[in-house]
Amino acid sequence: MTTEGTTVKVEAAAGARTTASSTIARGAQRRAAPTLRQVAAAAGVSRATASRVINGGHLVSDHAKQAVEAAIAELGFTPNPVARNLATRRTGSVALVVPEPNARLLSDPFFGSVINGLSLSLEAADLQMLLVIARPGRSHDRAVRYLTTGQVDGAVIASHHREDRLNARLVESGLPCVFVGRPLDVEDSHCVDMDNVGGARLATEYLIEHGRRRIGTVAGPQDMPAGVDRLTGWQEALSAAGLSADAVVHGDFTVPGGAEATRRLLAEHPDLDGIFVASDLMASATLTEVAALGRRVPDDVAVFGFDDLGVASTTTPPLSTVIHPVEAMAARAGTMIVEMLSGIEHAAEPVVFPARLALRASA
Amino acid sequence: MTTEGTTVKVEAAAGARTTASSTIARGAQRRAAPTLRQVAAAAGVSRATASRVINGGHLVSDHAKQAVEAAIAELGFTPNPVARNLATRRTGSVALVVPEPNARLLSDPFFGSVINGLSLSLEAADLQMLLVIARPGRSHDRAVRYLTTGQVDGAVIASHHREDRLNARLVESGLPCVFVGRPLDVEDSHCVDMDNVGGARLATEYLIEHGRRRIGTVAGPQDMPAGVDRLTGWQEALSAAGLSADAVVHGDFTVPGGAEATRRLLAEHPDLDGIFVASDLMASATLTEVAALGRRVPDDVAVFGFDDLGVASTTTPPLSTVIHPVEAMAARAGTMIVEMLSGIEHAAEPVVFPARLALRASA
DNA sequence: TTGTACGCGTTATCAC
DNA sequence: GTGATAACGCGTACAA
Repeated sequence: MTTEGTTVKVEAAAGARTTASSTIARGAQRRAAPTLRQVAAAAGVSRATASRVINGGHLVSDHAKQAVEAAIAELGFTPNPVARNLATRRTGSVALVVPEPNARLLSDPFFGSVINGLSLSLEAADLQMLLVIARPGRSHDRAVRYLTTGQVDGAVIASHHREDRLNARLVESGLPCVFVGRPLDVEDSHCVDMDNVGGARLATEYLIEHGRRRIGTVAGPQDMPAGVDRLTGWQEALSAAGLSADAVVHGDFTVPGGAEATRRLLAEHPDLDGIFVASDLMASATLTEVAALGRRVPDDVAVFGFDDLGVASTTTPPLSTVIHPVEAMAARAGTMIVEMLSGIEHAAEPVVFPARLALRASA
Repeated sequence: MTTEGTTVKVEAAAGARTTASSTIARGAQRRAAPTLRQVAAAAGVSRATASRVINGGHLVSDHAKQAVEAAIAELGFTPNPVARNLATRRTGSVALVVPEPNARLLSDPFFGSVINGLSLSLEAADLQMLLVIARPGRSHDRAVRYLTTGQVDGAVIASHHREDRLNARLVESGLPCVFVGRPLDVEDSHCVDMDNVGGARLATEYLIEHGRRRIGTVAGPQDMPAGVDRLTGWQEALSAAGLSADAVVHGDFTVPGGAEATRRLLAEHPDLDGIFVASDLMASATLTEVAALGRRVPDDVAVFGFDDLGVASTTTPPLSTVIHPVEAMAARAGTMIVEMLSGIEHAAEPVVFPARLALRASA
């Protein structure tokens, strides 16, 4: 064990510092930003006082306050967030983590809504939103390192499947985390979700009430909670009505996947008069496939979608669908993380948004 | 002017530090991460030596090196990036700035490709990509502050229109910036673009060579360089062929906008036998509108799009289009910023990718 | 109300 | 090779 010894440190006034050798030739000439020390010197006060003025201005005389503010304006001073972060351990930024092979980012309206909703509540709290994409592999590890080493105050995770323990690793690190959509691999997580089971049940019940008797489903991937829950709701409604729930195929929540799944479903069960599709993206493909078989929607086959994030209203015919209030959910996730950062204790139990239907022409 | 005086500072060894009062009750209990000092103490060396081991391990004896590495492993030490950032003025992260009303993020494949391309080259340089969305307003200012205060090493900006001086402000701050697509409001910027004029000319020439004589265009917004250039190319080709270039309408690069623009175009110029559309998103709407009028593509009207970012191959009929090599461009922008960060001097002149056609069934 | 002194965790520059 | 120590720029007990 080594004791490093004793050092004598002299704090010099700003003007006295010899910064002669600071001709660093690295890229663009960014002239050194003014520091708090320079502000203090210019205002004729100590750094502590200058600092107080910046952080609220309490406990400071009007005289000193004005002197400091003048100096700040004159020098064009901006606090260095990195130094401030080191001292306070807060960054003023929150990450939106999207653990997806990023091809999906472009095609799925889900993420757009998450971004919209989250920025809403983060902006209100004056927090910077940082979108971090974590694909499996190196990108994944670097993202975890970035997120768990104090570069952000918290994270909102728009995850769906178990991503080689990304979710768990983030939570275990102690980083304040909120999930949009219930994660599969984290136990007591703070999350905001919608009632997927209830939504699917509602949609299926609607089909039943309107005379459909042979109702199939294009379900989602069963490694995603939404996929599981929406299938469950469909089954519950059918069994409650004493109808058979044997017409099931699985898609992957994409348009081509939905098309392929729908073809399988209709080939195996040509007698269907109603289809509940677990996402609008897939349902839009279902509409196309049904039409390609010369059958009419909704007259011959009623189609019910899920999500209502934009596509549903642009299909022909427009899709009846279950509303997935993603933007509101993300906004709630935002306020939730803001509260957590404010030290408000939060029970780690899901916030669940109720399901509602948007009725259009397809069912 | 105040001299702050003289302070005497004693550096104690790691073990001797009294951290008794560090029971901060803020949110989740994140146990303090081990510091370099603890590693050094555990390894029986100075911080300087421990630091050397971490940063390359040069100029260190094997003995010391192994001791430090053992200590690191045992304590689970991870360097604090914030402290490192403060000392080195480098963060290891690069921002992808998207100055858009974020509704577009979800519908435009352009951004997905930018993300893909950029992460490619940033990952290769082990840099963390941070997506920053800067909408006009408060979000805008906060983003500028975030980007210009040392929280990122550089920025790649996927901008299109003049965004109340966002581009200029970033460049003026001295932050290394690379633009994907030539910016309108910055003079000598580092940017990577494609030959939009040439692409539009190529497409129009193709239509002419294949017998079209009345060729209109659905142009893009004229406050965007791509919109301007693609219109120019169309005009150039027509005037070179001695054909009239009077059938022009303007869309906004979205599907509904393209539909509306196409309707106007066809209403004003019912005699068109060819249409050059400045983006595939709009062109897909053009296909629909032409079909709605009972005219056949390409027999009655040939349609040529621009971008080839996914939609073109899924329309009916598939679109002939100009290839916009966005992913390659973004990758190049990435290597460019990496080089700038490495201190390699870069002439601030545009890198321009040549235009190529993707021929399908619509023309 | 103000200033002093110390701490945040690293890197970098020196002497040895 | 190695260790002491001065930055990096700021927040904040504590004492006055």
